[in-house]
Amino acid sequence: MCASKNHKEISIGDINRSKILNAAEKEFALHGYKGARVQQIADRAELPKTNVLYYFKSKESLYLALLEDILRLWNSRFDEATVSDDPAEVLAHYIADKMEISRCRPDASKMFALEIINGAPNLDKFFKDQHSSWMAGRVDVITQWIEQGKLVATDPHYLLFNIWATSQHYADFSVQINELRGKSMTQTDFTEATNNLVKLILTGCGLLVPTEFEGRR
Amino acid sequence: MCASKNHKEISIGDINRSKILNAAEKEFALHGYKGARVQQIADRAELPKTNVLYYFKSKESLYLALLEDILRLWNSRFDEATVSDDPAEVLAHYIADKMEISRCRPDASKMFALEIINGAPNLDKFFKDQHSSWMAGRVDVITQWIEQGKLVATDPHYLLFNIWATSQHYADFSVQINELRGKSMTQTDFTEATNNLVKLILTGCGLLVPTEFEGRR
DNA sequence: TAAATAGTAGACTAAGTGGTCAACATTTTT
DNA sequence: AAAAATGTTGACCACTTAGTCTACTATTTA
Repeated sequence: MCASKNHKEISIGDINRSKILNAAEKEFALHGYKGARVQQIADRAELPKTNVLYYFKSKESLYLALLEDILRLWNSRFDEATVSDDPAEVLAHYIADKMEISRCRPDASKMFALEIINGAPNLDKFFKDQHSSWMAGRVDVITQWIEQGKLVATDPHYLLFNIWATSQHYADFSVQINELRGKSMTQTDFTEATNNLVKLILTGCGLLVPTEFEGRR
Repeated sequence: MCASKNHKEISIGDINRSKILNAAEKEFALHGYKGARVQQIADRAELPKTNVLYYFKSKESLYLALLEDILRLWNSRFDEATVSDDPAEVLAHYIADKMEISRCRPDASKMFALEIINGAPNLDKFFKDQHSSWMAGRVDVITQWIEQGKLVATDPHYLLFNIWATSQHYADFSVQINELRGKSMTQTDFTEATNNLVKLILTGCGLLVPTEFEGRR
């Protein structure tokens, strides 16, 4: 009956598991599932390879554990939005949430991208149904916004694809972006890029940009 | 002196080389460089593995040959655009070109994406200098358009990133897109998506959509 | 403190891996 | 038709790979 016992005692196992997950995320984000090497993960985690296989019974189970973790990241306030909410507020924050993921968890974004490019062979179970019904719900809300004249008529699918594409691009293509900008993106740059993107998408939907997302230009 | 001799004679070698390149593009687009298997490429090309290594001396040289090929795809009319051109026309056609690549050469787009996500280890030679100076030139033209009041003030970098992100998304994330749409993108769908995207980007730049890209809505 | 549990680590294995080689077959050129 | 060039193929090799096994050490728990 010690359900909520405040045990701060972090075992050495917890630390190692976390070191391995971090190392694996980076490795999988670079090379995808097939290209990733367990030895490389072990090196990055500064543990012998045997140790990695002790905590995670196989490369696959490690990959799946990470993937499950990453999918939880996708949750946002937009999930519970309804017709009565303000589309400008909701969409702006959704875009900002996505940009924040690209800034803080670029490797998670890359791993997800690689999984999709690879044909999403490991996503079928959790993903397909759940995500499809999420999409249906969001499309529905957007459609109703349009019917209420809150939004310019536009295909809700393309709208969401555009949001994902642009925000994830900052994580997935960071190498190209940094190269072409001649410097890497600071937090300030991300704020600017977010405001820029919010403006683009919202303007394209005939919405006014909430003051909180107005740049200083 | 048979410089332009009209030799239609396609040797068996040419056919095989092409079969291998096609097969390899698909394999590399799925698994990236490290994850790709020479045997898999051979199977897909319906040739023994030894044969693949006969035409391309190594996995790496095959990969590089493909990459070089793909980079040529990136060329477009935008490359030669100048301040005196109409930004709406130029940008709309650039977006349409990019969308056309996503439709016709999705595997090329994916291979490029994987190379970037992987840290672009093979792009340094051709790419870095060439691409950076291309970027500088384009940023320059866009900046001048803005100065001439032809365009709303916006960061040219972000503008280009947004165009790339959204258009490439249709190739790189086609699996997700098809899943969520419940059907795969037809040519008509691509035309619609292109018009939609042109409208979004151009509206965001304060430009009028050229009639040729106006949807039928 | 004793026993059980959790963690560490080198040696090893079986199945790939990219790539070579040598012998052969086919096509092209002379 | 002979010679040369081009293409085909199975056997093979050195190396890497994910994963196991066994023996050990450290840490909890009773």
